[in-house]
Amino acid sequence: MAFGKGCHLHLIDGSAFIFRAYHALPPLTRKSDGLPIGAVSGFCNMLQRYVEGNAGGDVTHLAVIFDKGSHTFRNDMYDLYKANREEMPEDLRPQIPLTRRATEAFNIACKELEGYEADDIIATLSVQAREAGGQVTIISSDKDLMQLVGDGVEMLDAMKNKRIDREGVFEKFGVYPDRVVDVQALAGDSVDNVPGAPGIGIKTAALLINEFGSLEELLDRAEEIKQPKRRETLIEKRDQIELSKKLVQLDCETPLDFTLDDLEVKDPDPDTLLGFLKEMEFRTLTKRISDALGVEAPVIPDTTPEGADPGGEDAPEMPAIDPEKYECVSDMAALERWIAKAHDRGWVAVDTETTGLNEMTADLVGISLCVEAGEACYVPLTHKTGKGGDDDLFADKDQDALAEGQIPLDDALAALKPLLEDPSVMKIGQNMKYDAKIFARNGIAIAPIDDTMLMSYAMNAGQHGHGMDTLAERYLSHTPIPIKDLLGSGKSMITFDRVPIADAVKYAGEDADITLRLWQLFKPQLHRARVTRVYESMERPLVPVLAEMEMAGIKVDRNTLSRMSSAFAQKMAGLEAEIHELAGETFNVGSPKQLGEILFDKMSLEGGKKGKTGAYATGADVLEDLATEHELPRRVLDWRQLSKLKSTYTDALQEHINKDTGRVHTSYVISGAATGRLASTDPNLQNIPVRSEEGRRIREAFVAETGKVLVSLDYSQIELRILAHVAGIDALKSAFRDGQDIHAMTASEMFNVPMEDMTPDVRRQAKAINFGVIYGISGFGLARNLRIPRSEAQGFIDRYFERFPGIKDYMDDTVEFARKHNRVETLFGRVIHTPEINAKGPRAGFAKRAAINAPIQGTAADIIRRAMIRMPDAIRGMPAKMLLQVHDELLFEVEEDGVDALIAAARDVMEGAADPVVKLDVPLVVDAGQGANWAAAH
DNA sequence: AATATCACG
DNA sequence: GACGTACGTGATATTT
Repeated sequence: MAFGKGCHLHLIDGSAFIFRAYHALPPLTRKSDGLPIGAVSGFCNMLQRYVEGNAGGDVTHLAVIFDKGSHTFRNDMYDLYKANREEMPEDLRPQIPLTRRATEAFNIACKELEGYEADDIIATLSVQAREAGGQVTIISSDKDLMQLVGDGVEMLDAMKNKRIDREGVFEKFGVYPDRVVDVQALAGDSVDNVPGAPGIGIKTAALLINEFGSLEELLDRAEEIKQPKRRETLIEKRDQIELSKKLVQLDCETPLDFTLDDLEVKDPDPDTLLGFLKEMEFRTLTKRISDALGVEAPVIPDTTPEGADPGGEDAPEMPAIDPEKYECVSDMAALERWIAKAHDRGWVAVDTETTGLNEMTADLVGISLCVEAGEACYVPLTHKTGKGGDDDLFADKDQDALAEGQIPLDDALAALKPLLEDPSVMKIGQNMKYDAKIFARNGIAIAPIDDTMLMSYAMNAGQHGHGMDTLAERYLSHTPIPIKDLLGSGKSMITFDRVPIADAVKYAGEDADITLRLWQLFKPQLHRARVTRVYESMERPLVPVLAEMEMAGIKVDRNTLSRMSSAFAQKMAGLEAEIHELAGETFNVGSPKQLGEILFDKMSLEGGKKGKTGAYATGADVLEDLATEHELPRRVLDWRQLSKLKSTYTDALQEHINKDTGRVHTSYVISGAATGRLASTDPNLQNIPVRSEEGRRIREAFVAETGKVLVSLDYSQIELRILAHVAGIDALKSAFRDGQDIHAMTASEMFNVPMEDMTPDVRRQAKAINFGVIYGISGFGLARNLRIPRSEAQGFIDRYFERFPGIKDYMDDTVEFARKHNRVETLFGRVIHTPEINAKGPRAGFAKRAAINAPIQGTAADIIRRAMIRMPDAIRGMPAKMLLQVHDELLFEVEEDGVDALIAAARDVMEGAADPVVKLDVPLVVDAGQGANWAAAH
């Protein structure tokens, strides 16, 4: 039936239904896996009640309209539109797509449009229906929709079952629907952050509009208004008011890809509807709808795991882990069977076995898969015969021959590629970054992925490690086969390709089996721990980004390093001779034990303190103090600096230059630091020297390829900015907003020194205090850092707290929160556990400071993670690569003529990285530098 | 395997 | 009243 006269269109405001359902119901979860479904349940009930209530009525056309995405054309007009809207609750987010599916299951048209609000679609449809001579009922109580009422269009507040017509609108706004937008434009709306005219509410607005007839008339004749305040506001804020009108005016011409005819009411298909309800495990509703449809209700199995522990920890019932049962896949037919199984199931746990731990050099040896707990297989690919090793007396060419019973590598990969890249099959792994890189080097872009290591990290950071052995032990009460049993250790260690296939099957199959079990266990727990969003938006998406950075690597110039190394060696030899001369004997300068004995026993210098091991402390701070008494300590300090630079940097770094790429490829540990920071290993490129002049020169060896430059972008004072925000310190906030020198400003506040008269030394002290605050300040610590008496340091701290009282409150509140919940959180919801917070003794102090620091350091870590995740899209098409992350810095390699564009794009992403989840009260500022090498770029 | 030291943010 | 104290990492060399 074509839509026309006599037709009646009902439009349901989907978001209103969802939010009402969400707030009306307790947080229900699906029994089998803990997925939150309270809102979905309420939504379905409301739909069902609506359908029942209209059975036999005059509704001919029906649709549920949803919002899509958070960015609409209104944000392009006014970026603060809906900016103060609260974040969607963690447990509601995953339910949104389910409400779409519910609507479809009811066989009701389900419509949304990118870039537009549901209200605009409703407006467009209402106008179309009215023009076609039909009637419209909008099921919503949203006042923004009231402008549409009249001429056959009315609203229905489903909750109060109250119809709203022209008179109803007049009651609410004091004007009829055609002037509602004028009133809204003046009154503004704090919920949507529409500014309006300050000081004018609905009452006054209606009065004015009724007097002048329309907003335009009012603004043109604003001079005539008698009240001076009101008159001035209207004249001064004219632009703002006109903008507000544009914001509240619904778009009646949204480009829809369907027509009214597509919205005709249809009966639900019982199988589809009941299938969905069964999947959601809604027992009562399933029964009710089955009765209504006159069909038998499907049975919903009670999936509560038997023997689950009473705390509600749901370990799904699983067969015992038995490595003897895993299958060895040695022909294509068997492999195809496993691939089909994975496709059927929609997920598969994957693990790769390789010849080493370095993803850039290790070769693929085999792949294990697991689809069901207890059912795993191993696909050996490049296992060799014999034991390997150069000094094998019986070594001959057979040593490198492939073992029997393996599918050719290329054939297996070709067969697996479609599965591993299939967007509808979830690939589950433990530390997927490793496997993703191995696959990437074999031409496979594995996606989508889940990672049990990262799930554990999102839920349990600070509690325990997240390696497979730890997790298996802790959550499955199972000790996996140690890799040592297969490879041995030390000198006689073999590589995995030399492991007999039969042994490899057990080990590799077990890894995949354990991974799948952990995944099934963790998945529902993520929701309960309220970290689904942290996991999905700040952990998981980082995997491909880091994989790409690590594979890109950074060019390091070997010659520069070896020249420096020789120079260091020479200087060290000279210093060593002098030290021995001064000591009167030769000894190992690198041995703190021997040095301590020389200094404090032989030379009897003052200040020798023995640690708990009975050895003298000879740290830099100790030697620094001794340096005033004697020449030797200074020499040792110099020697140590050179020794450090030589061994850790100029020498070790050369070993890390990849033979094939000529570049250094670090590896980032995502779950290494409890606060959310990354850790860089093999080699650590996050601690390349920069503070000392000598050390900084190491960075000259990190170079750009010919024709390219290195670009460094770093956040300026990010942790202090976050502190200003979370502790709500107005003085700091406005200083950051005004772009002031924050340490100088702190000094000025504390010591009552005008900014003009600031001395570097006073500023330095204030800087130390600012950092101290971030670390959980103590008089002792500050005293040591500034080398001033403790009492004086304590005085500084007291004055600081007095001057910025919010800081003390923040610290106390944070510790209080940690004591109560055994955890703290970042602004983005990352959870960091603080298990020691209620401990006694010195550990309590540690835990307290860590708890104060964690939300600040963690929030900064979250921000740069978000920037990194958005970066690939932002710089797509540019001749640029992101290479390194150093906590608050990102390093890129860019073709010379693309530098400016890269800096602009990357800076934009970094400075806006908190949006839209967190609205910071302080701006984020990013400084940029560029050059042929890292020293020049920084 | 643990400890001391020192490189970074 | 005494004790021990800045937060977060990783690599290296020495010593156990």
